[in-house]
Amino acid sequence: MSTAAARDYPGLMPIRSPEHHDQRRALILDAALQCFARDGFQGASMADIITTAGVSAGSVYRYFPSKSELIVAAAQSVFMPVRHQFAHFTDADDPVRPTTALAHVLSELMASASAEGRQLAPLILEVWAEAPRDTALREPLKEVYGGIHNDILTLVTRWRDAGHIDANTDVDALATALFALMPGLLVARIIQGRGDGAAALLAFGEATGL
Amino acid sequence: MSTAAARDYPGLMPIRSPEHHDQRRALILDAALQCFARDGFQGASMADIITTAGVSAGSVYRYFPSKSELIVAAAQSVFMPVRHQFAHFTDADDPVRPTTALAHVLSELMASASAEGRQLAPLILEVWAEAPRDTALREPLKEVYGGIHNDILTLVTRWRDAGHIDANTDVDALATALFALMPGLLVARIIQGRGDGAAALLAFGEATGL
Amino acid sequence: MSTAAARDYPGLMPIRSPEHHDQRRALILDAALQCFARDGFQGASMADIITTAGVSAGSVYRYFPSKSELIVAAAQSVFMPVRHQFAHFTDADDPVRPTTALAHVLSELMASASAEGRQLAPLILEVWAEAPRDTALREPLKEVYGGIHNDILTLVTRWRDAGHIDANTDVDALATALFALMPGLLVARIIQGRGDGAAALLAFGEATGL
Amino acid sequence: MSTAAARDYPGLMPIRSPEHHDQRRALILDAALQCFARDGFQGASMADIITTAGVSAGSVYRYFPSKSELIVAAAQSVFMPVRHQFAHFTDADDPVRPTTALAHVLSELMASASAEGRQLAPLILEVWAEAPRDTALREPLKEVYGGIHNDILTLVTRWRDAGHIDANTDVDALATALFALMPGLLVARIIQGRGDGAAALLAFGEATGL
DNA sequence: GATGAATGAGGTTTCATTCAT
DNA sequence: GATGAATGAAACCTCATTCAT
Repeated sequence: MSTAAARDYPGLMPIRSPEHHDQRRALILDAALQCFARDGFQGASMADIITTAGVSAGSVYRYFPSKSELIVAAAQSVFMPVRHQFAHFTDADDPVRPTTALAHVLSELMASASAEGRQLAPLILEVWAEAPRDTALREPLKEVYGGIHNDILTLVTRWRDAGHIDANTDVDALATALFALMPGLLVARIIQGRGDGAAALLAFGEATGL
Repeated sequence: MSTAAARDYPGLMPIRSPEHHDQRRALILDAALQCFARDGFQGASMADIITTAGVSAGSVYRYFPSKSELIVAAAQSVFMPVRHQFAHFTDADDPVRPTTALAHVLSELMASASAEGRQLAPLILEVWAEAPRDTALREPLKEVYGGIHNDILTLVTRWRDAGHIDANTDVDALATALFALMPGLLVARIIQGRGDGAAALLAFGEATGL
Repeated sequence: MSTAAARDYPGLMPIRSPEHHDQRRALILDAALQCFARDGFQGASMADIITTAGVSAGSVYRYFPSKSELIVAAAQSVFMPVRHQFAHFTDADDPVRPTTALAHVLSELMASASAEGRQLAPLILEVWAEAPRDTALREPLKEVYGGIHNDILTLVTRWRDAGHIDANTDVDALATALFALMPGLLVARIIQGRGDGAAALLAFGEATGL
Repeated sequence: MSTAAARDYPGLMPIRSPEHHDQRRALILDAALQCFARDGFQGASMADIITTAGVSAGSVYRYFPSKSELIVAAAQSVFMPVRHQFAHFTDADDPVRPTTALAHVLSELMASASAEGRQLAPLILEVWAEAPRDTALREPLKEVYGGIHNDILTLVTRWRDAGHIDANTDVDALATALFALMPGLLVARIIQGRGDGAAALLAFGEATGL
């Protein structure tokens, strides 16, 4: 079989090159992301993914030894980028209004999840649902979320130190709550169709001084 | 067959009474809740549920015509009670500090999800993940969440009218953000093991005046 | 439950009387005939029959010890009457034109199979299909068909003795062929929708002198 | 697994060749024919067929997407060949005695149905019984039977035009009756064990001039 | 006699995975 | 490296039958 998806990767490069390997892996992972987002980790069958990728069953298993590992790879490609979105704000030295930072990150994430006609946002819900059952998902996810919490904590601490909020504030609890806004607004968007979480974040920042 | 689970419902009730019917349905639904919470909607097999309930396959299908409908019933029994938790606060006339109300509701939910040795909290993650694919889940969920949003909006409006926050505040955005805290804190607890969301809520209320 | 079907048999008579027993049995058998004709012996479920009859599962099993016996009873009620249709012609002493007799019988059968809005004709196809596998069906059916063959043989012999056909004719082969016309025309009617087998029979008699 | 049945098809053929595909399909269809003939379309389980064919469940579903389609394929392989048997006689220009043609066709069909130790004749009874419920069976069957009717009509018309029967004969009714003889004689053979339908046909031809 | 809740074996079909080509 | 035919365990669900009420 030779589908449109496969033809997008025309094999112009030697079949043994690392580039070819990476391209093929990306092709399969991309197909998996689409299928998982549409049907869930359990609901998507390997056959779906194989067909979507336009490759053979054997190929998929050459790049990913099992469905579980494909799930892990797909999940990581969803939640790993989130962390990098915060680097921009914590690397800078100027204190940034935390809600503004969160609003930017949220917008970026929403945009990239909907890029190229794909609807990957529901995938994060899949990841949350699967994580409690799957250590290979839970541990890296926990680590990433721990890192994000620290990033937000840094933002809040700087904001406090800059004098925008009371010096006695429990910054850790505040970071926890601010972090919680992001999954919460994602749920609101996906389940309720409540449009722009970023707008709510900004209004919220106005009202609370955060 | 007569398993331990079945013996917990000793059949003291005539087999034709409505009470017997309700008991049996509850027995099966309870088994389903446990299995779904542990293995996910797709991951739990009907055989698991049947064994856990200690009944026959035929019995399950007498009370629930398909796995889909069992999923819907299980999901509803998870998210329907949430709504009622807010009644206590919106029925009262005195203005209540919104974060306090949320903290109470969150505590209640966490407690009831962990009652009797069961760990049902992850089920809500399943519901979120499944809802985008399943209209029978999405529609009632959306309605319940819409109702909760209104409840929170009522709390926030009263709080504003009582003069605790600025009169020009965008209360709808505030309600959206406050609502978002609850799913977010649930995720933080389940994924990160971050203990008490209620504590963060209260600290957050202190810091923001909400 | 109390369906329309059940209400047609209002139980005005004592519940232990033989009439009550026969009525109840007939009610169930009638429901079975409809279900079998529509869905086949294997395709119709006992639940279908129970619902159609408007009685309980236990009742059906009081009157028919198993589905097999219900099938046998239904089959017999289909093919037993055929035999009696021939009595009219073989009892009479005058020679009858065989094709005329067959046409009359065929018309009667078609009419009774379609009486009261029921379409029972396909049931005979079920009986043929099931007979090779079910001795309880095959033996009585074989006997009835043997009897009919003899009836037709009698008709043909009288017709020959009356001088309408050649004296040296192989009457047994002729009887076999004439008998064959009836299942054949039934098949033509049910499968091809070819209307009136009786008309073809009469035209055929005209052409062949039979 | 490697059963006797599987070893009869020794896989000398590359596993990817069209011949291999056809062989495998034929192996499965052949097993299905045996099981359906023995137990009926509903009575034969997929497990029976799988075991008889000596393949895995998955293999059957690679070649036939469902039991229904396997039934259709089995049915067609039973009634499609009948049509071709008539070509020999209608292609020739010489008028043929219709009963002789029918006798030849009947003999051929009986012989091929009993070839290689298989008893497939009862399958046609299954097809008749199933056709009223299954459009995928009824429509092609109706078409084939319509074609056969036309073939017989051609034979009869030629026979009339050759002066062997009266010029005013209703040839369509005659064709209907002659066609009916074939299903009828098949029923007589299967149900009553009445041996050679061909002999009855020939004697019948002698007696009637057809 | 009548009821219908309960049973559990067995039905059809899917699916992750392997391995000869 | 790539392919896709084959596997068989396990999934969901049905159904004839029983028996306490």
